[in-house]
Amino acid sequence: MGAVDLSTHPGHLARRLQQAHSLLWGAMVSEETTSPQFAVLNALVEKPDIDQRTLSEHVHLDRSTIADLVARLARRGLVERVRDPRDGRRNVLKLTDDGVRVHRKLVTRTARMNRVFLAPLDEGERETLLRLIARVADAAEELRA
Amino acid sequence: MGAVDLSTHPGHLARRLQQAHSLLWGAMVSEETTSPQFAVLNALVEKPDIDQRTLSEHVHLDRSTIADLVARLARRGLVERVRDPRDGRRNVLKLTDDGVRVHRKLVTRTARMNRVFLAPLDEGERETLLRLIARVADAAEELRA
DNA sequence: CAGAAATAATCAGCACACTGAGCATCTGCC
DNA sequence: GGCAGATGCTCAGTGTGCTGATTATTTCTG
Repeated sequence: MGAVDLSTHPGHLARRLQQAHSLLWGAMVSEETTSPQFAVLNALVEKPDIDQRTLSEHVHLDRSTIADLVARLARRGLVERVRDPRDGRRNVLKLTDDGVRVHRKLVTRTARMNRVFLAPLDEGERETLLRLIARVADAAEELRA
Repeated sequence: MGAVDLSTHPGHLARRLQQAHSLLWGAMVSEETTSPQFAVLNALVEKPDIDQRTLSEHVHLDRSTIADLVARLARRGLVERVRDPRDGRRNVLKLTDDGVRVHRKLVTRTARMNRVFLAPLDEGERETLLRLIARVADAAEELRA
């Protein structure tokens, strides 16, 4: 039984894709704010005053991971985390003015970065890639539930 | 400036894809041996007696990451790490019998898992997805060099 | 109203993945 | 032979991401 060709393994390719992306992100978007952090800021622009659990569903991240991540954003003053007076279990989250500013700046840069990242593909291929990944990811996340 | 639709962001999708994959991996392939670890075992089946740097190029992982990862595999007795007597800087890597056994077992299971993972796509779409990811990842890794 | 169940967050522990710094070793040039 | 640069590895530090256990709070039920 010999070795296998990893270039036909979606998991290995997904890891490489993610890795390559985060490297380019560091170079073209921000060294301080990571891509998952941007996802959180973006979710809070869309839906302010949600708790960490709701947030975690929105960005498809674990509750523990969200806690760490939000703590880092709060330390940097981009997010405000307040205990809900009506329900003492929940942390209500909100962007600060700084958080809004950072998000705004990164929106432009991520758009630029995505163009570079997907430059090897033509318009049709880009759409196909995004659609296929989403289908597989959606289905696998379903499996979990 | 409002929020952005993350489902059109390849980085976010890549992370979700990778996440979904590693979850399914834990359920269907192995809880002890992770997907990157399997990639390392597989590379050593193909090319024994290489050093960590060469290995890191093969599986597209950082030198530091490889060091950690190989240390874990060595601790579990799957890999042997010997200082090269001809070049005292290099660690020469080799699978143990246990390592070969584990690799063999996982080859079958990963094949099964990949079928489940890609089940939402038809045969043509599967090929397209893998090919497109590889093109983007290759190009981005080029950019780095 | 009291106890049980459900829910939200936190914490410890592990793996992956990077950067940047440092150390040992080897190679090439003088 | 000796020094400079290149090379391979390790280490410290940080961030992402998970599981499983614990804690606090709320809600449901008898």
